[in-house]
Amino acid sequence: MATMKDVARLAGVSIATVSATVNRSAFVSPELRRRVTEAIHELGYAPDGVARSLKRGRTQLVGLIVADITNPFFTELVHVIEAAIQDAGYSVLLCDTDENFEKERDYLRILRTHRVDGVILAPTGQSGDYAQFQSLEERLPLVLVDRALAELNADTVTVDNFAAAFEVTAHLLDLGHRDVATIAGPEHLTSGQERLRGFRTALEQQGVPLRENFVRSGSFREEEAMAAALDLLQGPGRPSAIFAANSHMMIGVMRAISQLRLNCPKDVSVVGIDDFPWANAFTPRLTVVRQPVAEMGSAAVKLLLDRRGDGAERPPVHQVLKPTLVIRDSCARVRPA
Amino acid sequence: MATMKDVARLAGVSIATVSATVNRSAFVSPELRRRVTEAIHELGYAPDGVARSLKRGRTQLVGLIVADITNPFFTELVHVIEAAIQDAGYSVLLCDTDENFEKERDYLRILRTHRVDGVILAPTGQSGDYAQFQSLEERLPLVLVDRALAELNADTVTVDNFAAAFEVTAHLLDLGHRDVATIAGPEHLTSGQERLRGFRTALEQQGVPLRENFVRSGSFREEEAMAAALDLLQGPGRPSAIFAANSHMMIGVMRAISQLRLNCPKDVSVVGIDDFPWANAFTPRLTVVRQPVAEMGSAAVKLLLDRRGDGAERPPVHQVLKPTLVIRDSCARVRPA
DNA sequence: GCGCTTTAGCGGAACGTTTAGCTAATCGTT
DNA sequence: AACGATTAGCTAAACGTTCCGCTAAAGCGC
Repeated sequence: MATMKDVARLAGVSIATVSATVNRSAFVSPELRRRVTEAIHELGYAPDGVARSLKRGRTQLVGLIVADITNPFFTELVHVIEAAIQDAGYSVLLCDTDENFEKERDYLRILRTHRVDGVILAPTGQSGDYAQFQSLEERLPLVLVDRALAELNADTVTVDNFAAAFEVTAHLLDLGHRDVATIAGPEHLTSGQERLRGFRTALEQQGVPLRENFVRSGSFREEEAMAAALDLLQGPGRPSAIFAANSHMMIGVMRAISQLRLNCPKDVSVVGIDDFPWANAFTPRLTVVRQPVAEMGSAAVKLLLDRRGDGAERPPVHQVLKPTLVIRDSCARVRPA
Repeated sequence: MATMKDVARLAGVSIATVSATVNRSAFVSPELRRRVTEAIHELGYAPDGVARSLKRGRTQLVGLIVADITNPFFTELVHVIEAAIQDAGYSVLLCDTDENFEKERDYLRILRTHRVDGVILAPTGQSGDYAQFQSLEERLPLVLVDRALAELNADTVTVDNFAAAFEVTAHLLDLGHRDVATIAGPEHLTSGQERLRGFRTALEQQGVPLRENFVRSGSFREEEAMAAALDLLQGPGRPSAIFAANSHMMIGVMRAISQLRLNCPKDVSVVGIDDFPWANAFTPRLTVVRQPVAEMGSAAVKLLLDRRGDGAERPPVHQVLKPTLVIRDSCARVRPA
């Protein structure tokens, strides 16, 4: 592979002049510029990003760590972030942790070794797990998306999970539902906690009692949610509505309903958090709370890039975006008993 | 950030010894090893991958270029490939081309600049577009997935698209359908061509005539497929079954059906290519041909890694995997007229 | 005690850039 | 004509590793 030295020799100039030509970093006379570009084409020269990174001290690489790219929320997030990063002249090193904290730690180490210029992280670990990263995060611009972590004072971009759960639960109550169950997310994640809190608060505000066995806690995964829904729906006094804390779990609930040959929304209403591209393709079209994924992605990228140069030392910013309720066909009005 | 020099100074050894310790590339006495590892911990030293890459001539980076990560087939593919690459000690540079050939070309240039050790590419361009890459591909291990390109003699991993379309069409015919339509993929992609050919051949073999206006060509995108399905279903002599050439398009068809207040499978049967996680969550559960995504991913990674060192000069391998028909509820038997 | 081999550990030259100096040539001013 | 000011383009020193080849000490047989 041709190097600057080869180009310089062929063009009869010094490598400094080649560098100046390639980077437009200094004036080069038209004549030399012509000879250099000619030589570049002749040799098929392309600058070596590795050497350049070593010298410049930055790699134009950004690490993107997500919990599970198979989750449509993250798929979309990766999609928009990749595009934005690319636009800004960086590239994305993708890391999928499979909701596994060990992996996440390994990835952070690897990203550090690759000397990425920044990291966008959708953390999967618990609060407390991250104490060890505090020193790391001082040097490495870090933006947390989707889930916040108190102990890292990094920039964060989240949605108002409390509001999301509150709104969707209120919708259920408005329709007359009183026997409302939830399949909640993991308690160690702020997103899981907030959604459960929003659910509880909505019920309290309306004075609707909550049977404790109507709160099932899950793992944001489909299988467990399906099992929980099966149990819920076959148990005594089954709920008239179920609130699933994310889209995977919502799918699990729908499968349980289908397996029991029940009808949604006639027999049971279902709501969930996270819209996804197929939510309105089937019957019933699903009522959900949509997170503003595109905004989250561009906000995260903007915050990250903002840490370059001067902005490096500003205090961390915590951006909280508003979700929106999307009413479709998976909830029915309850006729008063 | 601490460097080897700092570690060496603190441990009272040369940087060569630090290197030998870190890489286990030469014998280091227990005493020195202890002092070195101690210094490493004390300073929080982590090797600089950039400098290492420059010296070693390889980056442990693999470029992964997909047409559209939002397509569940590619989502899954990215998921399995990322895991396999990671396992092998490499990292993934993700590139999403949005089915845009210009972008794809840019990405290839960027990946080249980053000196990736190899590229896995799901190409979106037409045959002929890639002539310019022939020189590139000589030096850069390249594996094509999903879609083959005649002019690049790179390794390829594809599924038997002809068989997939043939099988699923035959299934429709077995159920008694005679008015069968297809919404085909782009003709410039081998996957699009082969699927259409399989569809046609199945009809021919059974002597079922095909009305030419029952062949709509699309772009592998949902909106256009929906428009085509709307037109197909509202036109005179509507088909009793529709074959969609990928999952996006299948969704488009389902939305059209839902919008027209028709019932699937009672009014119209639907089949598609590509299974996806939600295909069996709703009513009707969708009958599809499943591509062996996991096998495709691991095959691609294996082929790529195989090009390292000695295998560099072996002739290209073309691996063709078999799809499997997954029968669910979106197809009904047609009662004889 | 002398040569011989063995080997732990070190010095230093790369790898391909960027960039801070520097040189020498050109130019304007007096 | 002599002087400084300006500037196009060059030289060379980094950046942080890896690894070849060397030194010098140790081990060994005689």
